[in-house]
Amino acid sequence: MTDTKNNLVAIEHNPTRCNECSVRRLALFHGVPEAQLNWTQTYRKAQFTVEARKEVYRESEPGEFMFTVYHGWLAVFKTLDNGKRQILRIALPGDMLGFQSNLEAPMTHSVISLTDAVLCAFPSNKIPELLRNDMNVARRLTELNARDMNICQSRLMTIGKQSAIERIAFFCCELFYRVKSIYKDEASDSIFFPLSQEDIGDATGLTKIHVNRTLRSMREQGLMEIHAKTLKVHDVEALCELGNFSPQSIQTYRLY
Amino acid sequence: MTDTKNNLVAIEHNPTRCNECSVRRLALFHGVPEAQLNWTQTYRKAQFTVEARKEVYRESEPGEFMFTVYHGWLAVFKTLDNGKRQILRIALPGDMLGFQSNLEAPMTHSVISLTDAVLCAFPSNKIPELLRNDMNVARRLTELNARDMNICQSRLMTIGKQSAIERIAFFCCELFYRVKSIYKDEASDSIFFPLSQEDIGDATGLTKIHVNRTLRSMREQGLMEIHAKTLKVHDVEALCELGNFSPQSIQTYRLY
DNA sequence: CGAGGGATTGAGATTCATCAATCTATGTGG
DNA sequence: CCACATAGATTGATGAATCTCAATCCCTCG
Repeated sequence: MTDTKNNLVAIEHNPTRCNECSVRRLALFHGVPEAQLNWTQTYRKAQFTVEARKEVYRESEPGEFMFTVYHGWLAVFKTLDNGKRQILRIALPGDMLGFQSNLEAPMTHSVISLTDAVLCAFPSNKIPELLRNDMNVARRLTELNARDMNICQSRLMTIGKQSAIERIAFFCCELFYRVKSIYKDEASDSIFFPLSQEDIGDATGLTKIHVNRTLRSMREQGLMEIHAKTLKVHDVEALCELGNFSPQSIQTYRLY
Repeated sequence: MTDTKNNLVAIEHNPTRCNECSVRRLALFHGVPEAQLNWTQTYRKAQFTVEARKEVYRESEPGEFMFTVYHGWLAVFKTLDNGKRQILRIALPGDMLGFQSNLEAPMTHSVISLTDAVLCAFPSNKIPELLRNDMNVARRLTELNARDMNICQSRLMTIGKQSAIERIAFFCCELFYRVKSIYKDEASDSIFFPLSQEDIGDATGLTKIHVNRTLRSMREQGLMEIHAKTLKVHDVEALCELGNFSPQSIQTYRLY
């Protein structure tokens, strides 16, 4: 099975079962009792692979699926008429894609993969039924959305009121802590970081040229550096301080 | 009953009953069957009045209440260490205040009233119980959040990638359509608009001086004008086009 | 009628965008 | 294994958008 644009390729042989999913604690089925998982899994139509830098879906297309990220990095963005792109968030393992206020309306945003990725796909038209029939999933969806809302509001703050270096500090802190929390790797000062300078600009509301100059300045100040798809943070405290970032803002919490 | 800062004053005499609430179709109890309303209303601790330009609650304080706006305009914002303020959203009748990812953590944002306002208050520590016990309320909360997320993402786009005039156009379109949808007043080209130019700047990531100049330009172009707390839109289509605003983005939709 | 907060305007500084060119790393085909 | 192609990174020069500082004006309200 393949989607129309041939970017999503279904894994036919042994897709990951929900009850042995390594990112379940982060994802939509966190909180679903083990005994229920076989049932909730029936809502998953397929597990797809997608290569790096491919479109997953596009703004204003009808929304066929809601996805959970099983593996990889993706960028969620909107495009203006003049071609400018604003990255709304970076999706990492456990994150949802394709959920929106009106599930029947065209998508309000686009998604591309930043790395090779694996996505679990749930048909959008089955989501209401799933949420009605499993309160744990409905609650978890609300929890994930509340977390994303928190991040989105912080990003509004950073883009609205902070300087270039502060915005980049905030953005890199967010990803640094999110990646560390996913991979439970508290020790290292480096993370894999597949974004180009242009991507960083699209996320922070800056041009790639200005991102380049700002990154150089941050490197020279001994704050952090990005090289060979690796983000190395030399002074985490200073970076958080500069970007006005607080690590607890990226957590999800039990709501009810 | 009065809160510690004396800004919120409880209405002792005949507070509005949920079953006769004129904004219920917009608010948290939309979708709750009539027969249930007396029960859900028990979660409302009080109905408060607050004068214009008073603080309702402040970032980093413990969150005592979640509120529903019954009447009035309020501004939800974050403050940076340097004193800069970013307005995250304007709350209008039917909107929620004080819901966040971690209900037990300190508030992640502040709220002030822009006009005299009336708020229905639900103790934060009772929210989990309310959501567990009434699926309609839990669903509605998710719907309202999904709508707010949609708006927040659009605002991220506008602040990240649009010019001053485009941002102001977007912001005013959003409020223009939201107010019209609340008051079901499709005909008039004017709405009540209590924000100062500084408020508009804090919402759009601009200084009040630049807002002033941009508003003058918009007035001269015959797009819109703000005067005496009134926003008059002369060319709605052009304004939406300029701001990249689509009216359906402010709607809530039944999720499940 | 006076006080005070917002609105308005001007002048100059700063940040960031734009345009243009070069450099570097990586992968590809011969 | 090398020449080449390509995408991203880097740097420079210039200009535009927006900010900052400062002064004045104009409502509104007591």
